[in-house]
Amino acid sequence: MVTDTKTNLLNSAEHAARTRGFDGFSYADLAAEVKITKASIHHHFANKATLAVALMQRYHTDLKAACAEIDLEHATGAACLSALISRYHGALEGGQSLCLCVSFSTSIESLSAQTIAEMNSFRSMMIEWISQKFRQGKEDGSIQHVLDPEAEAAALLPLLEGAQLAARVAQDTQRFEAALRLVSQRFQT
Amino acid sequence: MVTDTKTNLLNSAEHAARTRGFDGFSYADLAAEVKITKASIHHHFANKATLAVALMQRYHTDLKAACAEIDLEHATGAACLSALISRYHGALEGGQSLCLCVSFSTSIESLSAQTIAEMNSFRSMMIEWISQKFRQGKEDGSIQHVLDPEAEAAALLPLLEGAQLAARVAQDTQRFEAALRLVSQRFQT
DNA sequence: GTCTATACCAAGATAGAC
DNA sequence: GTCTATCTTGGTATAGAC
Repeated sequence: MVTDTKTNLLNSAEHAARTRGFDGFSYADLAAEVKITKASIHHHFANKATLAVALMQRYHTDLKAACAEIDLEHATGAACLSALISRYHGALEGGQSLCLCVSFSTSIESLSAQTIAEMNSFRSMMIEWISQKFRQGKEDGSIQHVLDPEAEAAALLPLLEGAQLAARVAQDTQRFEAALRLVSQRFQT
Repeated sequence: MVTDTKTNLLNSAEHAARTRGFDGFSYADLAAEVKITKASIHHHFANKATLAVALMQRYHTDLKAACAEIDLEHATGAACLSALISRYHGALEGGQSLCLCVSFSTSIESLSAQTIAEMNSFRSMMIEWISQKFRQGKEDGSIQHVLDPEAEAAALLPLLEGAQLAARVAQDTQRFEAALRLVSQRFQT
């Protein structure tokens, strides 16, 4: 399958941002990887702010689709949340990479208001989906001790993100697993 | 009290790193704030890598001292952990700032091996202290449902860090509080 | 210990040809 | 849609005077 240049640029930029942060990659990096010149990138993304917005929008769409797919493939609340945890685990790529929203978070001052709005929109979507899964798990009995699904969701998303940071610093994905162990143990398989 | 230039530089750099990330501040920023020239900074810190190491070492020392002070001022495991959570909450500065280790984590590729080693050393120290507090809270009955103090600590530090990211993106410290609510509810006051 | 001056490079971005 | 060429700014870092 042939991928168009714009998609190649988004792929390259997402990988760069997730491994080096928003302030840690440049048009020159993308140009080298996609094999066009810096000037040509500006044809697709007029400036870095535009690129950042496009990255977050695509990321939001991708994750929403991933959650919808998890819904279809798993029967219980616990199974769905386990699948989400697996996805965040996989996104580590062995400790080299972070989820896009985490990698953008420390560079907030370099980002446009629109990008920050997209980040918040993404987080709201995720929190809502996770809340619903805790409600489901409470009802179907697949998650133990669920008192407040909203409080659970407000904790789980930050825990996933923080666990990624822990694994990244230690260059060891077991840190991620260790951070998630407590909540995973409440899932009935 | 008069502060020497080197300390002023460290203070300025720490604030800059915590609000804009390691790749998001420059010697020019510090020079403007401390009111010396860029060239003079190199007298105190030969290069940015040296500065990063000094920042992490001081941060480690500061947090270790803060934990020791918490130990002295609070009787129970729950009270000590509540005090630590308060410190991380306060470090947000209303949603503008992160803890230094979090702000460095996304820029790992720009950091020297020595700086990364200092970050891991800091995290080990914190995990150990938190583990001990969960053990204490289990024994003195101040924390409910503690089965595995090590697993609790492996989760709490990432949760604190992830909760800071959540508050930073939303520009709302209530996200931090919401993320910590579940664990805080297990503390007997 | 701080300064001026400067070297060197990389960044984001633009103009205009093809 | 991609190129060459160029602009402007700002980054880290150094030399050498005071």
